Amino acid sequence: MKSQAFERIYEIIQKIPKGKVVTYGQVAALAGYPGAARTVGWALGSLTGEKDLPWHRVINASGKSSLAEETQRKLQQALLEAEGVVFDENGKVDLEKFRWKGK
DNA sequence: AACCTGACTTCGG
DNA sequence: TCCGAAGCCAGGT
Repeated sequence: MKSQAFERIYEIIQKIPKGKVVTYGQVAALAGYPGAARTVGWALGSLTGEKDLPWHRVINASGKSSLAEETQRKLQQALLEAEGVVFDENGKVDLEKFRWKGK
């Protein structure tokens, strides 16, 4: 593997329990790279789909999706709703309830 | 080795 | 409360 940071990040994301979400900064911290939130998003952007990672459980600090394409955002929201995560009228997730503390 | 980029975060107006 | 700018870390070129 070329980058350990990615492996760590992927490992953390795979541990996110169903029905829970986590912010990029949270993943970075759990992976051992506090403050490297952007790196996490970048790592996810590099995903090819072969990893089978629950990327949809990773959102930004606002509790919303940072995806550029609306189709992708809708997909993410749909996947989370299917797991029990609730979105408010603004399309935001209640981090107080669904944020995974990690462990 | 230096510079650029990015699915972020936070502070300020 | 909402929008814009600066700061962050790691990887890629």
